[in-house]
Amino acid sequence: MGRPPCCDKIIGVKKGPWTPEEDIILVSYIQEHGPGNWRAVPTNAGLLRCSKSCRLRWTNYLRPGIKRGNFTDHEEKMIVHLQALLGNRWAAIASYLPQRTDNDIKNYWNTHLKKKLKKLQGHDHDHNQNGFPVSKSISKGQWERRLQTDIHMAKQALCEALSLDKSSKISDLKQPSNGPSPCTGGPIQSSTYALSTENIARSLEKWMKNSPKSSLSSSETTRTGPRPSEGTPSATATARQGFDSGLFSFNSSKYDVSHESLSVVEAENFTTEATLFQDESKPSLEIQVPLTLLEKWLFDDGSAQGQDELIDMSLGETAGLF
DNA sequence: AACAAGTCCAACCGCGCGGAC
DNA sequence: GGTCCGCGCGGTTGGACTTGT
Repeated sequence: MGRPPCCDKIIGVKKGPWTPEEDIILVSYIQEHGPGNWRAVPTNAGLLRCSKSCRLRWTNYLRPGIKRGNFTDHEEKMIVHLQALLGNRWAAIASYLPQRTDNDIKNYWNTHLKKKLKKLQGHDHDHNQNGFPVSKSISKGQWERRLQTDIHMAKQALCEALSLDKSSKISDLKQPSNGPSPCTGGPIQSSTYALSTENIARSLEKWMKNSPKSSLSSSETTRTGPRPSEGTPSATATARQGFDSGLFSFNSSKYDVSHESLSVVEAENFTTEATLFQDESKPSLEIQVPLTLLEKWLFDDGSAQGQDELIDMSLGETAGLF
């Protein structure tokens, strides 16, 4: 049996920006069946998209718990440090910033941080004012660091294979408080379904802005207010109304996605749709677990330690592996 | 106001990995 | 052991938006 054609060769597969309708269909489907088995998602959900596109849309945009908007100084520092440590392994970096997607981090790096570091490199040959290592040293030790990371990951995989008990301890130690396991590399399913509605609302807002005469006709049923350009309540709010009163039984507008994270109390307010996702979720964002050396170092805003120290630390961990 | 250049980001593309058979 | 297949990752692109002239 031959390999089926890649999705991009299948006739009838839609490409380009997702419409709010498609978003809703996808979220509804995943709400019901959970993420995974992406191959079956487009056909089962009735979407004219390839499985890859569905997965990407979900992981990069619709997945609950995604924080959007400007990166904080702290996040920025973490990205720079982690990039120095891990190289362009955005998924690994994203695991330390669970509210950000690898795509977001990658984009932010390429559009902001790369330039910033380059600029700073001109001023300081060793470290910039924030203590960021300069890219010169990044490229120099990149392979070594990558190797260290690989060893580290291999160690974890081995530990898991050898002893469940031990692995859980390692996971507790090594994992960020709410990040995915580096062993599994799975996406973060933290937070709640509520945030998906925020994401769709954003999508709808953008969609309405971009294509006022577009195929929204079918979603007119959910849109109860005038367009944002008409100087009335934002499409986000409008969309929320639709979601709140229709598909989704809770008031998502209560939850401000601009916040660093949702509090436990807020999380408890979510209804069945939310808990559906929480079941498959990693622990709440607010749950704190002991930080590793790396994490402590990363979270230390005043940290201006050099990269060599980080490598030493990493090597130290590696040395104790076997 | 009009145009050009720069910026941003969602989405696409191709590759590699690992499990299933 | 080889092949198929699903999935995840990193790099890249295209188009909308913003800023500068």
